[in-house]
Amino acid sequence: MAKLQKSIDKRNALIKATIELVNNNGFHATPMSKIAKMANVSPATIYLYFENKQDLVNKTYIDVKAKYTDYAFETYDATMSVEDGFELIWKRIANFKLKECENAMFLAQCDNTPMIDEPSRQEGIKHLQPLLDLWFRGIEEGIIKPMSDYLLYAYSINPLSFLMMSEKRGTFKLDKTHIEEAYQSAWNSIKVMH
Amino acid sequence: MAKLQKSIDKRNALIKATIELVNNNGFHATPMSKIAKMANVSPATIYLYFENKQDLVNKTYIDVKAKYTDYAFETYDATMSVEDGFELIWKRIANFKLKECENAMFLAQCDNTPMIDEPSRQEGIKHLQPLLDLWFRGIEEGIIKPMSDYLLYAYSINPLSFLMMSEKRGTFKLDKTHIEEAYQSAWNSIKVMH
DNA sequence: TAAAAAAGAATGAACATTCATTTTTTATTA
DNA sequence: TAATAAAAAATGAATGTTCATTCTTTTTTA
Repeated sequence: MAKLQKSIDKRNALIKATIELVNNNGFHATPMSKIAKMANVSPATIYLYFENKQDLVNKTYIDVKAKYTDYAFETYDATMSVEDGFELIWKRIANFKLKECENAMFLAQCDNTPMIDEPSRQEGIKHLQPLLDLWFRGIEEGIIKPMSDYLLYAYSINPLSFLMMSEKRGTFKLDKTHIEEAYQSAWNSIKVMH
Repeated sequence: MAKLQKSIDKRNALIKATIELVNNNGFHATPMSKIAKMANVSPATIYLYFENKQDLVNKTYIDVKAKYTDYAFETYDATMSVEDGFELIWKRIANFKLKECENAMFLAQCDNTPMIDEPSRQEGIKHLQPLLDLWFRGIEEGIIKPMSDYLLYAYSINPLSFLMMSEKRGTFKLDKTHIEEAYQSAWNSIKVMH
């Protein structure tokens, strides 16, 4: 167990280093040697934990994606009303983007590149199911517009990535008021109008 | 003139090749030699048109961004009503994402990476002014929610990037009905509710 | 003391960029 | 207009570096 613990620490250090370096320099300017140095490990050691660079970045993606969804659904349970449930999850996600911004930035960077392979992408998407179930319930109850999950996600969740990146670039400050405005926009874009 | 024409053709070919290769393989897996080959040019020739690889990709970004905004505003004039103007611009942008998807994908990929340097990003953002002016007018008239441009963009325009990428991955089909739903969601997220 | 984990140095390939020539264009002269 | 020289553009082949990955040896663990 002590051994295993040590190994997990090392693996975590490697993943953390990957996130930080890829965030700051991009995948193309992140050599294995730098990752090793930042994780206080020999380059050769990386290959005891990961097959190669592609595998390292895929696994990092899956790891972070799991953290993201765990955080999003931690306080949610499926007995909540649709509106309450959505607000809860939405605000957890918003919080994640603000507090865990290293992780959130890494995910944003992965979203639109061929850096991550398709199987890993599929793997990462799985854990979103509770939100899709909530939407389905909302649609059945006539509260949420009967639209594709992709449209619902695009309008109610994805804008947070854009806002977080703008914040990171320093062009925009995402404070409490903005969060509330953003939540209203998100809800208005998917709720049924009366 | 014949000379100049030839040069512009070569430059365009290089930019086109860059877009295509970066879209398919990512910046990290796009060597200059491949760009040269695809543009039917010697690697050395690239350096007659661009300083280095970073410069090539920055210039490509600025080029595509200009095409994007030119397209978006081509049929717009500032005398239109706020609602009509917004719908027109929104639908032009949607159209660009569908028809010029090579260009649109490239921009999406650039959005969240350190691949593009900050000055080039600033340069690319300039041409969005007509939309910001329209929003300002809409806010003054009490039609559009008095929010930051970033929030307005995040909710009404940016979701199109997500939808386009989903379409490209083949997980989602963006047809006429979806476009109309998307437009309603976009408008509902930024308009003042009565 | 045997096995596992880790390390540092070595290897070989890939790549951005430059160099020395060649080809093409333009300008000049007869 | 034809011939030719000067300039510009383009090239393919080097160059030197960077980097992912592996090999051999050492250290740690059981």
